[in-house]
Amino acid sequence: MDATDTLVVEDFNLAATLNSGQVFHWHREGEMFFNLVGDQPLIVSQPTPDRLDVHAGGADLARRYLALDHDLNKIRRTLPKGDKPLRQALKFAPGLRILRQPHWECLASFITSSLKQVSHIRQISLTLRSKFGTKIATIEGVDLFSYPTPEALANAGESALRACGLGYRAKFLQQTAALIADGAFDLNAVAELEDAAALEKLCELPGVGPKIAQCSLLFAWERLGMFPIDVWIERALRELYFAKARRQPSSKALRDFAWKHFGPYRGYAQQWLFHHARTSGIFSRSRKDG
DNA sequence: GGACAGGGTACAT
DNA sequence: ATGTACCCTGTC
Repeated sequence: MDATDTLVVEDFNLAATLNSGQVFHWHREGEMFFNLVGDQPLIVSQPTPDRLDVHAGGADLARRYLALDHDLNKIRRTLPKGDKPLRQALKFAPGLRILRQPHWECLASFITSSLKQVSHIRQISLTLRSKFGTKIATIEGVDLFSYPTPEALANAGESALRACGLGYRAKFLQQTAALIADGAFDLNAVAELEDAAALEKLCELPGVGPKIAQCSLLFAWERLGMFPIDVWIERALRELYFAKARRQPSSKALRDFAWKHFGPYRGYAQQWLFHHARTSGIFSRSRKDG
């Protein structure tokens, strides 16, 4: 194992970041979080709020993947003043960052995510890795497999993917994998496009609509202005910002609101609100007066 | 035990 | 622009 690197960190919460539903394959053993970034093993722990220990994988990889270079002070200054719900969400997990994930594994994971719970997405992700990925390392007794390449998933075929519990998503994943494996769709070209064009481009893929395209752009392509709206965020926005509205805004009106209200780093606002809504139980309490 | 819903998308009106 | 089918799993 490599020598441990110790990084001084500020505004960073490792557990919240890895458990915030942007990534699904991390293992935890005590204080240690471990798995692969692409095909690189990474083992990290955060013994105190201001310290990150990188036990394997190296400081550079950790800094890049965990987006430790994002200037959260600057980002917070762009957020709307006097937005109480957002302020509360920030207080709940101020160090929740948006990762820089490898493009393909992020996109593919979100293709398998539609109408599923986070725990199930994780289960599918780990199964796909162990069946169609490459074994890279064993850490704490856990075998770590890289995310299967587009070629591997394209060749696996729809029925083999169904056997992993993907249901109707199997066809989407297989088809998208095939388009990329064939070279009919150039995933690398997406990085060169402006946000709107990149979004449109990703939506050409089977099983990829605006929600999944925006998740991928936000969590893998570092497009921090994306604002994916799922059932949780939609519910959260309605309850937090329009509870007293005489008439509930349409979904489109809600999108427009979010786009204008939260500003250029709305992706961060989305992630903080999502994490808060999902984890804090604010929506599991009585909703009698709905 | 069935019904229900879970980080949507594709396709038909 | 709105409605519905799609597959599977855990939960009540």
